[in-house]
Amino acid sequence: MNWDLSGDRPIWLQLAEQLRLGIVTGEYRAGDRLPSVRELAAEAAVNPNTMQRALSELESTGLLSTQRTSGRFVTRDESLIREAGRQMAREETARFLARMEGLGFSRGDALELVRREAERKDKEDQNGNGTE
Amino acid sequence: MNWDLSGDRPIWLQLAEQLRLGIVTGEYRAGDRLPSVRELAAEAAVNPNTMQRALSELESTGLLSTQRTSGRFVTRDESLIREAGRQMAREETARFLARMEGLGFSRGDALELVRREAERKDKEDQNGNGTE
Amino acid sequence: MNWDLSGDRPIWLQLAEQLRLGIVTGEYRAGDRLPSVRELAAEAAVNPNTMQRALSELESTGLLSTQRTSGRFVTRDESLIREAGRQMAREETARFLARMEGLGFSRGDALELVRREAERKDKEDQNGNGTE
Amino acid sequence: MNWDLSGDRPIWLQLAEQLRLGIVTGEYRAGDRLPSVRELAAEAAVNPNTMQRALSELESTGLLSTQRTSGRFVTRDESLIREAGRQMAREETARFLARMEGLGFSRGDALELVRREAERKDKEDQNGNGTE
DNA sequence: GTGGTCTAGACCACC
DNA sequence: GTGGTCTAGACCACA
Repeated sequence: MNWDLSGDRPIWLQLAEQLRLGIVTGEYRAGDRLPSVRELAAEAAVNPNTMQRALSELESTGLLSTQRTSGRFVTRDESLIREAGRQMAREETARFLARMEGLGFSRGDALELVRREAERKDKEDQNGNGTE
Repeated sequence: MNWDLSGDRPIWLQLAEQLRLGIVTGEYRAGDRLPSVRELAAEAAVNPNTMQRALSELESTGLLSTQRTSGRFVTRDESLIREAGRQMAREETARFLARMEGLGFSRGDALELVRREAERKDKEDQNGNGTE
Repeated sequence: MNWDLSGDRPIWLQLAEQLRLGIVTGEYRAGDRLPSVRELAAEAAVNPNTMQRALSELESTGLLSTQRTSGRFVTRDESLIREAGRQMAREETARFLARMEGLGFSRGDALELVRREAERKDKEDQNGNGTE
Repeated sequence: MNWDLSGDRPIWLQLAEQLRLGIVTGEYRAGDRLPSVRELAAEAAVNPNTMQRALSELESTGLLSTQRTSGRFVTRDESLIREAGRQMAREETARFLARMEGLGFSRGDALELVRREAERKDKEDQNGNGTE
């Protein structure tokens, strides 16, 4: 995991999000055992308690489950993971629209920009590799 | 300004972006005088040299100009500011598409999600107050 | 509140239950402001963090809500409180049946015992005050 | 034995109850020799005098008897043990009704809840395994 | 003053 | 070793 923490929101929340991302993107796969709290905490350079809070958050959503003595595991319920992905996508989209609004672009403008950018990229993909 | 710095990219770049955002959103308006380097640096809790580099960056794009004795000013060329806004919007859009791709959504999926979310918000605005 | 803590289950859980009981029984009424975390913690002779965890638990169920600077409040949604009461009653009942089973009484036996005890009490209530 | 002591009632009383429970549930069987006072006291982490008082209490009811030189024994009179069980069940029932009353449920309500919960459990037993 | 967050460090039960 | 809990003490934002 690439732990990127900014000081503007609770660390445990950011950790929870990044773990969730890790699960959704398949870095941690359904049924996988996660590293121990202490390991994850060391990785992210935070206090184990803080990491534990993040993990508890994910447990409360069912994405993780814990086996007292052997560690924490990613849920085997792949539909739950997919739903989490959809949820993150919706959040990402809302955030995008909000930022565009902050830049003075209406939702219609934003939609149009996405359309154009998507088309541009599609074209880029057709011809070899457009930028490199 | 709310200076939010993360450790994963050069600080001066992040500062430059946030200043640019401040100009585009009108927090600093065309023709305004900016606070001194020292002030800005103190605000953002960074070294004045770092802030200096960020400001130089913006000068090189023409958004800022220095007047030897009286400080730095936002350009009076509003079309330049608008163009900067469009540029940021394009970047934001590209970043959005990239993140959605990371979540496993194609550009078409992303476009569809934006359309839906925009519609949802539009509806929300029609009825009472969306936040309640 | 009469804080009664036993060492056999997490303290925060017991605190949460007793707070919940306080709300359900009307000791803390709908819309009331709770004492501060620190006060409650002192009352119950536990660490403020532990009390906070208990309160967070109740917040997650909607029974409490928090107003950043002015304290925590019992929900105004009385139906939510009533539902919590029903839930506690169901739990209490299940626990009762389990204990009776532990004593070697079937669920039918238990039901019969409750019927008899209820009748006995009803009678007691009719004649002045049966025991005193 | 799992000694669970709460600070709200005399310790010796709680010990006596739990010993009585042990006898009624068959953990200590008719005719069995009990561990020594010192052992029991150590197990429960209480002062031997306190444990002594609890044992005396049970002796006064006839459930235990002391044999000067060889220790304390559970009575061989199984009907006495059964009667103790019935007595505990009655107490448990009264306590249950009192708690339900505290939650705002009449004795009739409580009876109905027990009936429903018992039915629910019966059904659960018919189908697969209730705990899943 | 309020709640919220974070850290450091300890102890526990489980296997 | 694992996760879970608890404490003590600090700092922050908000008003």
